Amino acid sequence: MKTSKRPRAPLRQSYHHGDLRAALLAAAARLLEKEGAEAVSFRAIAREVGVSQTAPYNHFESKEHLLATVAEDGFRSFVVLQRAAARTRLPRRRLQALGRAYVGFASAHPQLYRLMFGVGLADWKRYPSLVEAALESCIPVQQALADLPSGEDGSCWVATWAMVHGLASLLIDGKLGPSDADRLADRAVGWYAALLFGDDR
Amino acid sequence: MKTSKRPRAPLRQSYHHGDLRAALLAAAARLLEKEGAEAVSFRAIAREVGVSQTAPYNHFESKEHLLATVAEDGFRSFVVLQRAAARTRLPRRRLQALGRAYVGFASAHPQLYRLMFGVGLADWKRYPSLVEAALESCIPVQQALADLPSGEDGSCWVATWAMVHGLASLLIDGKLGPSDADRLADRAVGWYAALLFGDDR
DNA sequence: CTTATATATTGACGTTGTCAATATAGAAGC
DNA sequence: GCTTCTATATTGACAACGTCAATATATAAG
Repeated sequence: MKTSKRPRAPLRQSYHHGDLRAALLAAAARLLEKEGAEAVSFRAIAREVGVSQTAPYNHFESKEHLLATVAEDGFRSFVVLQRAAARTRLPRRRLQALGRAYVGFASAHPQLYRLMFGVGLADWKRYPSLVEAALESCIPVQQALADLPSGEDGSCWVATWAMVHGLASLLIDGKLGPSDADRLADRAVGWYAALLFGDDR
Repeated sequence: MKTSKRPRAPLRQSYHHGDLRAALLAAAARLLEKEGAEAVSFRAIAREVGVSQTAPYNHFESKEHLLATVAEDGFRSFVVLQRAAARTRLPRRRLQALGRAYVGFASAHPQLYRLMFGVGLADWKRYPSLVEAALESCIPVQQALADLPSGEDGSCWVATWAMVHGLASLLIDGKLGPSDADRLADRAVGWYAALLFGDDR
């Protein structure tokens, strides 16, 4: 019988390779961030781990499925950062902290961010756990906006998300100039936060 | 000689196409918008035009060069729309019109917009005419912001561009819900424009 | 031990971007 | 007219890609 310690574990994860599934995800994430999105091929991932080109098909039905899982893991670590930033006391600083955490995550993991928030996954709606993780990661910002003195409606949330997402995208896509990008971005976030509160500085 | 053989009847009468370069650009733009970015292959473009797979290499040194030219053409038609919107009299309405034209262009040509403002071109700086066209397309918004009563600095321009670009990206990448996307976007732009002017509604 | 099953490999197919060599058409020079 | 030159187009090939089918193997179950 199986060990009662593991409540689930209907699938033994240790076999030829040991834990190929986790190794594939780690290799994919590493390749994605280091070599760029174009270099992430199913075969390259398998090569990196040291298995044959079709071994991953025992764990992921397609390349997109693997990438969707990488993105899902990305959301899970992203939401941790967002929750940490949301613990800031003052509402204004809280929103600033959330924005900085958002842009900071994108700057730290540009390829992963693109995979999560871009069009890397053609039909990401086919992966429910990915959708769930993505929606969950939006909660802190939505909550912070709802806590504002002047309760805003949905358009405020959309505008805020658009502002931060656009800033992150422009930054990591190299559209904002070489050196002063971060400084400018920080000022833009601050300026926007000030706008939200109606006062300046 | 070859008359007896005739291995393969060419799809057109003359050996030389005439204006292959323009035909390739048109086919690429059509394929891009209709079939999606993933379906745009060098060979598919050639197939669409009716030439062999390597014929395009006489006009574009690589697939990326062709796509960069498509993007450049995109900027040239985009800037026309921006200039038209910039002719709006009242500064506030002018900024709104620019924002609507921006988001409208992205909604009308999502794949082209992604190619222009996203990471479709890995090293777009290698194509000077593309860079020039891209920079030129930013002038109307920058001008409109400079004409605001409260002259803002660079961070305001960045924040504005980020807001509009983020909105467009979220829209065309399907992150904003199915139906009410456009309405929400319009309200967000208006809300943002109101913020810029310090008055509401 | 035998069997069953989950996992991994080999080999193949059609696709892609791109290169090298070759063929053709139309213009320039005689 | 003919020849030659050059721009353009074609064929064929190569490695790499995603994915499928058939096969092998190592552990778990009986």
